[in-house]
Amino acid sequence: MSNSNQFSRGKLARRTGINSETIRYYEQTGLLPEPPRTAGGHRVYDTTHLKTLEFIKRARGLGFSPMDVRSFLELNDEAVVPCEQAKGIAATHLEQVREKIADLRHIEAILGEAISRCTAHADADCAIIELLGGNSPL
Amino acid sequence: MSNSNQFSRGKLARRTGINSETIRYYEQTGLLPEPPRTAGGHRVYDTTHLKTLEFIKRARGLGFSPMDVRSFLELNDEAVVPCEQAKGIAATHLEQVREKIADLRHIEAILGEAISRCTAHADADCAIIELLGGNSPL
DNA sequence: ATCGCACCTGTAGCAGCTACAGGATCAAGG
DNA sequence: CCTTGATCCTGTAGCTGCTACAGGTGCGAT
Repeated sequence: MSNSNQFSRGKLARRTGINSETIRYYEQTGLLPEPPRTAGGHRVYDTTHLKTLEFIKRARGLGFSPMDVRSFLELNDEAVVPCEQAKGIAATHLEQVREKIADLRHIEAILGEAISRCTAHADADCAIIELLGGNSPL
Repeated sequence: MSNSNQFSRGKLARRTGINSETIRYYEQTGLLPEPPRTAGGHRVYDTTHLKTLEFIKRARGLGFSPMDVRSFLELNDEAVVPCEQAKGIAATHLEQVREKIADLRHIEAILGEAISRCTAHADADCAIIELLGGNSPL
């Protein structure tokens, strides 16, 4: 591995902060293209793989599914970037993110209320247990 | 099953909206106590199980982990309900819910911005692909 | 008694990784 | 050049929280 633009799986892992087993997994599931190998069978990655892996990491970090990520990567490979498709995927995901936020805010409100009741009436039955038991109007 | 307060797994499933296989799974993992059986080996549930299962459902619906749920159930079984412990579990979970909300709001902001840029400059490179490629200040 | 649905068990599958075991290879030091 | 120890290779099993079979019995209604 003389060339500084070529690296082993471990180095790629360290450079990206992605578990080296996960890199193998991404290859297996078609997210990361199969790299060339040394005579002995070791994978040899280059900066292209590095970029792709960072792309995957950012997309996953934003909550895109591996399937979405694959779509993005395919779009990215095309000569003319089809912005419309990318936008569609992102918009759908944004919608789901917003739904999730709404769900969590609802949960937050209920939990917050139950906890504060617990605090307020320390002598009474536990508001949290009552909530879970269905004896609460929350 | 003459007594109307006794029911089969399927009936319990229908009554609670919980998959009948999941009921078996909850028993296996110690969330739901093992019910008595008929001579032929069929499980016979009663209203206690129904209540417990509804308790589990509500707790899971609020995002509590099965481990948390087990703790709650144990607390609930004690003579004096230890409100403090329940409150602790709930507060920890609430904290996590809030963190999750914060994460998602961050994602929401980034996605929203990228999508709107895509819309604004349809001719330029795709803002979403650029974002994922790391060429974006977002 | 019979019929068909519901139940029984154990096991495999899903996502999305992560972590082995057992063996080969690589790179650096002597 | 040769050894050493880290890293790599493969395939497979584990994780969470269910869900879904397959193949075989029991149950309740008729």
